Amino acid sequence: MAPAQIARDVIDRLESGEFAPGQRLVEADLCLRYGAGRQIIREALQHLNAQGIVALEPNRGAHIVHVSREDAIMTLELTELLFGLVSRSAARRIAAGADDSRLRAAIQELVQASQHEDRALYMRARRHLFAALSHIAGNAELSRIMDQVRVHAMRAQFGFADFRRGHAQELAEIGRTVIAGECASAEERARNYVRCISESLQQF
Amino acid sequence: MAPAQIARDVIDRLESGEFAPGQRLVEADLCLRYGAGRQIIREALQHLNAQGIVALEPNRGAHIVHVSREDAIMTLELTELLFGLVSRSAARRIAAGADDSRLRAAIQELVQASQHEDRALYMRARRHLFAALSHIAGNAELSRIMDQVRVHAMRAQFGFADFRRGHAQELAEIGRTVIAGECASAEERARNYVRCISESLQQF
DNA sequence: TCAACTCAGATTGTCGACAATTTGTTGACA
DNA sequence: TGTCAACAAATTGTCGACAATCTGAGTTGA
Repeated sequence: MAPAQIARDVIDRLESGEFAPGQRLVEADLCLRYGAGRQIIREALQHLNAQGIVALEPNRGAHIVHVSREDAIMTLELTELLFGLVSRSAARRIAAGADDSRLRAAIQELVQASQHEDRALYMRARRHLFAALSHIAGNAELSRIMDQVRVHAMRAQFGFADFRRGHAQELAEIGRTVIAGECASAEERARNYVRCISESLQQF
Repeated sequence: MAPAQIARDVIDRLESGEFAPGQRLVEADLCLRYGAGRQIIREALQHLNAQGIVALEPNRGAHIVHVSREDAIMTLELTELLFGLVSRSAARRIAAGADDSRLRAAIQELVQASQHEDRALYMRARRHLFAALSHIAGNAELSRIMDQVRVHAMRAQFGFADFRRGHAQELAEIGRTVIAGECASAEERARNYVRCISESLQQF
């Protein structure tokens, strides 16, 4: 199993609640779990560290970082900005003739997923939509940062709230606005979408 | 020498022109250069890879990524958003009573540095100012992303243009606005500052 | 009782060696 | 001459072993 896959799996387990914040990740344990050498595990841990998901203290190993309430709020602010930027950029590129097939496919997948009550399915479809937008926006740097922030937004219960409030329609609509190439509108809708979820989260 | 330091040094050499985009980074060479084992070098390379500075192809090694004109423009857009967010957040925290000593020190350092004609000195002072703002904003995630984007902004010649246009005064003024706790004003000034430099860059 | 010390156990950090992969070159053959 | 297989060189990928460091339990002495 490759380091990136292991990192991905750790994130999944974190989102599913199998790994808890503060929990230590001991290299030897992970070696057994994934049947990999320590080298591999170390690379995976560094990958996670670079994303800010685990903290790596010298000679003391790795542990999953806590997410405070304030962290969550700021992550959502960040998400609002970035999702807005990505949507606007993607719309601009499509208006300039970029390929939109991947985005169309992602929208369809999302609509289908929203008809079932399967959270995992919905989450994956949503991830694909974001990936398609990042891809069309066409900037590797932005894509990377979006990826990182998305994981943190998930940890702030963003995805859960989104699923419960049934925002799939709005998300699909944002995708269609991007396809239509309406930059300003796409950005505004995207930001508003994040803001709604953010507010519903802050009610707790 | 620790992996993080090596990564930092590579970035410095990249900014100084000693390393060029597209250049391959062979592990054995770096081992000799830094007198470190391959393990260490590998970690440094992964660190750089996580920041999007080098690309890491399986079995084919690492090379420094190119920055296209479009990449640069989008990075500057991203910088504008993030610098605005950081400034606003920091101002809000200071208005709520957070410690501003580090920011004051950074401003003073910047003012002093701007009186000499030393680019390296100015760059460092500027980095400290950004670090102080990120620190006061108080979100580790945001700090990390700011760091990453700042390096990319540098590669887009941002720092160079800043130095040449003598924007130190404006930067210091932004810092003072943050200390005054004026959220909206701080954000607007910060974004405007990035926009100015971005425009002067796009004239080429 | 409690602070300081010692020492085993657990864990991470680093090195050297070898396996796997890619790349460039040589030479045979149509 | 051009193509292709085989080989050699360079480079990266992975493993095992040992060194360095941290943690906590037990011990000693005031």
